[in-house]
Amino acid sequence: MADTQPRNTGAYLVYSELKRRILSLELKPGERIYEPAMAAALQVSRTPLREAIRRLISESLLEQQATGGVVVPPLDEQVISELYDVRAALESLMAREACARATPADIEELHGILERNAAMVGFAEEAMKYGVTLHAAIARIAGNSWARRFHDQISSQVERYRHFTNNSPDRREEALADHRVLVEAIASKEPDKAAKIAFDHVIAARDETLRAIAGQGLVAE
Amino acid sequence: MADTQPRNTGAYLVYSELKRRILSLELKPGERIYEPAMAAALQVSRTPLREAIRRLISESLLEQQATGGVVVPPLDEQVISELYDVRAALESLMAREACARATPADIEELHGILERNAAMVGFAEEAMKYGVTLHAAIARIAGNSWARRFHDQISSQVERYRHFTNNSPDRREEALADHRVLVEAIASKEPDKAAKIAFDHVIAARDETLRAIAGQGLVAE
DNA sequence: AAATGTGTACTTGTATACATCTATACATTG
DNA sequence: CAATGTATAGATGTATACAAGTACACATTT
Repeated sequence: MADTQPRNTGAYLVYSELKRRILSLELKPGERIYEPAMAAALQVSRTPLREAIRRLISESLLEQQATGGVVVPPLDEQVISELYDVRAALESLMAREACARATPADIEELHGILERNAAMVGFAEEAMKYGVTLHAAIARIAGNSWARRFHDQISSQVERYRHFTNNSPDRREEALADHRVLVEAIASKEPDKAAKIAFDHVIAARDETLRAIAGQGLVAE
Repeated sequence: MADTQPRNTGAYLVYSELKRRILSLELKPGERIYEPAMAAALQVSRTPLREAIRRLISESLLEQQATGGVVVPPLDEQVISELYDVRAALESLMAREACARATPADIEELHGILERNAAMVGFAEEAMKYGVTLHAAIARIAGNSWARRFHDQISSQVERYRHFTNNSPDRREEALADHRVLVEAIASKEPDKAAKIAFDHVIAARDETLRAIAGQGLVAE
């Protein structure tokens, strides 16, 4: 995620594979990683495996214990709330900056995504996909690489919690409405308004997610 | 920076030393790092050195080239502007959250820091130190570990540019005034106001820094 | 029986050896 | 002479061997 140009090295493949397993919860929260066993399972030596592990640690997708072991970080309601708050701040900033930089072509693109988003509001997976696409487009337009980078890290973290959330049709309609007014604010170059809409939009998503999790409970550690 | 508990390993020492050299510009922007030479200079093998390098890469304190080499990232006016913008978003969020969580004792602490800040407004180094202390206290009170973490990373990045900035007495007075109203907003639990003050405060610092750099120019790459 | 010591199995951390890849200089060719 | 091919020195990437540290079980002692 930090590399702009992912190189074709073994360590990178191991990193990708481990990341995939962590985000899919195939590697369970709380589970410990033993280097010799994992290296054997992935058919590489400990050297590239360690490199991948260290990188995942610095992205907080793995956790180094004080004693020396490495574990998959447990899930935590407090943390998911923090993640959404930071995401709100970042998307708010990007919406603000998109106002200053959006070209007519950019705004046309946003409207296009919005239409497809609207068409797919009946389908959970597709609607979600276009929501992500919209945010990605705004991030690109905003052109702040550090904001994007942090946003990507947050998204990875949140991914682990997505398995516990069920976005309702009502919520999707709400989100679509938010997206409409957000794009409108960007199109009419109202940075303060765009920033506030983006912020509140993410906070709403946070509260929805917290409700869903509170109902279900997180996995035992 | 990602490790909560820095362990006493050789790789960590190398990481710290390299980070210090990068932030102090002892390692010059654009300079390439050769593993064998650096390992010999630091009297360790390439293994812990590589671990340190990889970690610095994922913090963007080093840069992996597509071809395979590693260099100290060049300084860039565009980037410093982005960094301040993200910092503004994060400090704004933390100010907002501090409103919700600050206890009377916390507010007393903030006032104490403010007083010492005021007393030192005549001295560049000391005033800066209390400014940092104030922000750190707010970050602690806000209690959002991800916001803090990203904020720390941003601060490290900005550190490399600080060598080119000269904060004037006027600017210090302005900053102190901003800090006063910020603490006041937190004390009276006005999240929107606190968030806006923090945001604008950092944006002002950004513009001041950009002016200073524009006057001086960044090092050649 | 509880607490403490101790040994052993096993894990992590580091060094070194080896393989692969990159860049530069030089030769060759059009 | 420009452009391309090639050889070679040196870098990065990976595997393996070794050292140091940790945890768990079991024995010993009070």
